[in-house]
Amino acid sequence: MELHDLHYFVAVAENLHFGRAAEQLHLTQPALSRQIRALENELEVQLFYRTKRKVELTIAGQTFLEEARQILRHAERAVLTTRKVARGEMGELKLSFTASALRSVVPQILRVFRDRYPEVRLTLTEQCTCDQVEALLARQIDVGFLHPPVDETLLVTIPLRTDVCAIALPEDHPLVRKKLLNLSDLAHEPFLLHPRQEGPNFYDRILRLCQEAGFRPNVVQEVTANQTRIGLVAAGMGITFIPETLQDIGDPTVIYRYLQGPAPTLPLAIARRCDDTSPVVQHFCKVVDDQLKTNRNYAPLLKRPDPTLANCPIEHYSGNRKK
Amino acid sequence: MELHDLHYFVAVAENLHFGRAAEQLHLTQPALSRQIRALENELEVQLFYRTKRKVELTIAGQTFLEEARQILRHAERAVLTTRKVARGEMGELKLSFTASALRSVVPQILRVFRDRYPEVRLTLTEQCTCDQVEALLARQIDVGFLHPPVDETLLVTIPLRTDVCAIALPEDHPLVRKKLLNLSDLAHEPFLLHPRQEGPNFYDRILRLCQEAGFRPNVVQEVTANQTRIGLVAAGMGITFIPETLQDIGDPTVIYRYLQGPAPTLPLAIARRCDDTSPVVQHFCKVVDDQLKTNRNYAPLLKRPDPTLANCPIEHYSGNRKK
DNA sequence: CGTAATTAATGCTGTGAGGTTATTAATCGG
DNA sequence: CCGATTAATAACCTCACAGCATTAATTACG
Repeated sequence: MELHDLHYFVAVAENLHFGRAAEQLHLTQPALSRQIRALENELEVQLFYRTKRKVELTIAGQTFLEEARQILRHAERAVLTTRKVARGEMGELKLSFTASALRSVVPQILRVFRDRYPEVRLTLTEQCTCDQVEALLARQIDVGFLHPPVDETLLVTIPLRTDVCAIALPEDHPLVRKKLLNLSDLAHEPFLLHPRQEGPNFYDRILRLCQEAGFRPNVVQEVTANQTRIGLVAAGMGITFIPETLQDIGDPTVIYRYLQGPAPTLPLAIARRCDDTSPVVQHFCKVVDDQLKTNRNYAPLLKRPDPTLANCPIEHYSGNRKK
Repeated sequence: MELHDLHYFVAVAENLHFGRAAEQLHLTQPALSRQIRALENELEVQLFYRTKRKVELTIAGQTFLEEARQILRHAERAVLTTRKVARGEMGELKLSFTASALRSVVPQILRVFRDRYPEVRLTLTEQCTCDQVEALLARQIDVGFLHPPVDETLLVTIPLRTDVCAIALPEDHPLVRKKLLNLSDLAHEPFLLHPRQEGPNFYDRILRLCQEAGFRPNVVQEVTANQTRIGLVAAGMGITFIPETLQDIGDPTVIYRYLQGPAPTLPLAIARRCDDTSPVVQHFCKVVDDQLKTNRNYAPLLKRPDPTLANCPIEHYSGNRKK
């Protein structure tokens, strides 16, 4: 049994007339008669009652008609789907982003991508840089918004933008009176930092800058969430660095001051496997690139949660951390 | 694209090795290579990455593999289903029965049939004889349990059994003291009869018997449901005829007395279209025939509702009645 | 009732899709 | 660098299936 047999059968079943069906199929009537006969022999089932003048479907023929139509539809659909997948217009894209990426460029990019490729199913995960690298290598995700540099020959990164960080101070802190701070001003302050294991680049950058300013920072606590760190600053537990983009979240009593001279920066990039041939990933990178060209500074700060993102379930991935 | 192409593709995709796949398919490797290439050309999609040493599925290939498997499974299933339908082991059987048939032979027959042909979906309807004849002709049902004779050349009936009817009397009725009644005893009694339009055979039989006994019965009310008529008898509204099979339903204060001499009888038969070729209907008639031979008197009276029937939705058909 | 029209089945013939065998080319392991 | 492995290519072959001509049966109609 082949698909063309099903086509033939459906044509005869719909016309109940071998001649007209044959015409429809661009075929001669004897050929069609013989094919249908052969099909019946193969199935060991009589599909038609035929007299010399009339053709009728048997009960089994009616059932087979339904099935044949379904199979043919399924086959057509399969071809179209496969073509779309090959063109990257359909499929799946698993991506991760850091908390701060989610607050800056991610929503705008996702909006454009979903608009351009509505049949690509997106799976979104919030993950720190290190976990993203692991997940990329383990093929658990395809693209990551993370903070470079990433030292992995199997991955490539494309830089997007760089955020400068400011110092977050409680409103009653004496340093608030200065407009611009020197890093040495902070020598004796208690520091709240993002955990080193989640972002060693950023952490080490700060340590290096402090060392150059002649002191070793007193890290009283390591806290992941920016919002929580801001809260602790407001509570007077210490000071911290917050990227520009995130200053509008958190506590209104916290005051931000910039550093004179070199400051900790938080570069943002997308990363993917360099051997990844997925057309979906390529399209995604293209969208990112387009956005990069269109909007030099990238999406403006978002003053409130983006409604587009409301529909994207954000899974809080708890994979294995770097030891 | 044909089904054998899908078979070939699945074999290659599962082995990721043209040689082994070809062996599995009882085919030589060059033939397979060319077929897969042709399939890719037809789909306009690359399904495999191949080097001289290695074969890998592309993303599109992975999707197509899933689809191909589904289509092949669907095709196999379709063949099996069609064969079963042709053999009458699968399909649909729409049948109707009168209320009194439901209380006698129907449950036992259905139990045997469902046991023997579990994949035949049964549709059950309670309908009076006239409606069943209409429904049979209109192809709304395939088989009916009804009360013959049926005068329709397009239908055939097979008699099953004949119930004798007894007179139902309220317990305080003077005739209760007689063990056997003569029809003439009832000359001045108020009669409750089953509506003529729903069963003219039975109705006319009673009228004829009364006429022969020298009177014309005083029909005070026509009531369909046997149970309701028994209830009205208990309430002293009149007397009625009830088939033996149904005496155990209804009111315990109602007393039954048989007639001396000819009494109204209620013959039961199955009816079907005489041109009906459905193997399912043939099997059903065979089951009925077997039961008829096994059990001369047919299923014994059922003292309580049959649990088998609990699962069969009984639709109360309200088709057009005979005018 | 006989004849023409309709329509499915049958016999014969030819062709191309798809099979085979032999060979080549590229890659990998030792 | 050589032999083993494996996919692609070339050349040839054959059978499934198409077409054409014809037959057989049924229906419609004068």
